[in-house]
Amino acid sequence: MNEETEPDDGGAETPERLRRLASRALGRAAAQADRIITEGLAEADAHRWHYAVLATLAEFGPASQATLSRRTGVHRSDMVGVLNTLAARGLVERAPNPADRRRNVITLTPEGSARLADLDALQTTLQDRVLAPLSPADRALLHTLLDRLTAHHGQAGQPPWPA
Amino acid sequence: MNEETEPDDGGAETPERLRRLASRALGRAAAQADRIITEGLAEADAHRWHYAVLATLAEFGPASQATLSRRTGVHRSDMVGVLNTLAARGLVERAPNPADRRRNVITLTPEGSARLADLDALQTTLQDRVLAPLSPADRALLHTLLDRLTAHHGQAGQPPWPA
DNA sequence: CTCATGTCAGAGGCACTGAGATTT
DNA sequence: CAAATCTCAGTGACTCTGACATGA
Repeated sequence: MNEETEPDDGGAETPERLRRLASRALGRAAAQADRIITEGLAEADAHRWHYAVLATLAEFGPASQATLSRRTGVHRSDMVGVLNTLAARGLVERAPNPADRRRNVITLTPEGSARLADLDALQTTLQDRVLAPLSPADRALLHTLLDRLTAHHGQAGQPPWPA
Repeated sequence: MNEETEPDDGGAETPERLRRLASRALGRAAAQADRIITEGLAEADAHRWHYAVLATLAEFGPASQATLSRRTGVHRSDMVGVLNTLAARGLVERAPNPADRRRNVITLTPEGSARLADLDALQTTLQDRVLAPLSPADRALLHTLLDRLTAHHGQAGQPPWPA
C-alpha cells in the first residue's frame, strides 16, 4: 500500500491521486486567475463586480437591478451594495422607474463609460497575465473547452460568477 | 456606445466583455466542478480535505501534520479539525513523535485504507461527471493546459486547493 | 392572491492571520 | 537566541437564504 522510504517527514510533492483530479486542476487554475484579477483590479480601486455591471450597462443599456443581477451573475442581495458604491462615485445613476415603481432604472453615466474604458484596458493586461504561458491557439482552445463544460452543466442549475 | 433596443428590461444574456474573460470561464467551470465534487462527497459523508489527506497518507506513508499540510494544500490551521474527524472515525491514528516531540505522526489505519478505496471509486464517478461533455482526448488536453497555467504562476507563490 | 423587486440581516464554507505553548 | 510544530480564536471575502415592504 505505501512502500515509501520516508517514515515521517519529507518534501511537499503532490500525490498522484490528487494530481489526477480534474476538479483540482480547475480549482487551482481558477484560484490563481482569481487572485491576479482581484489584486489587479484592487490596485485600480475596482472590483470584479463593478466591471461586470459597467460592462453590462454599456452593452445592453439601462436596466433594473434584477436584470443586471441576471446578466452579471451577481446576486440580487449583493447588487445593492455594488450599485451603492458605483452610484456614490457617479459611475451609474439610480432612478425610480415610473412605468413600474418597484424597479429602479440603472443608467451608465459618461464618467462610468470612461471608467469602463480604463478597466477594459486593465482587463486586457490582466487576462494576458493569466494566460501568459499559453499560445493564442491554446488560449482559444482552453476557452472553448471551459465553455463546453459550463454549457453542459448549465442545462439545469444556473451559474454564479461575475468575474 | 449602447445602441440597444431595450430601454429597460430583457433577457439574461451575458455581455460579450464578460464572455471573453478567461478568468470568468475558469471561475465558472471551477465553481461547477466544485459543486459536483462537494455535493457528491457529502452524500458519502465525506469532504474534499478528507480524501486529500487519506490519499496522501496512502501514497507517502505516515507524516506530520505540517507535512500533510504542505502535500495536500490544506492549511495548517484547518488540518487540525480534519484530522480530528478522521481520527474520531478511526480512519487515521494520531500519535506523538518520540524523535521530535513537537510533531504528531499521522498514520493511515486499515479502516482508513478501506475508506479511501471507496472514495477513490466515488471520485472516479464524480470526475467523470465533471468532464462528461469532453472526449478522453479533450479531457487530457484540458488537464495539460490547466497544469501549464498553474505551473507557470506557481513559480513564486504556492497554490492552495486540496480538491 | 400571486409574483417580482429592492433591501437588509445574517448564515455557512473557505482561505488565511495571529498568537500562544511547546520543543528543537 | 531563532525556528518549527500544533492548536485555537477570529477575520475577511464570497455566495446564498430568508424575510420584509412595496407594488404590478
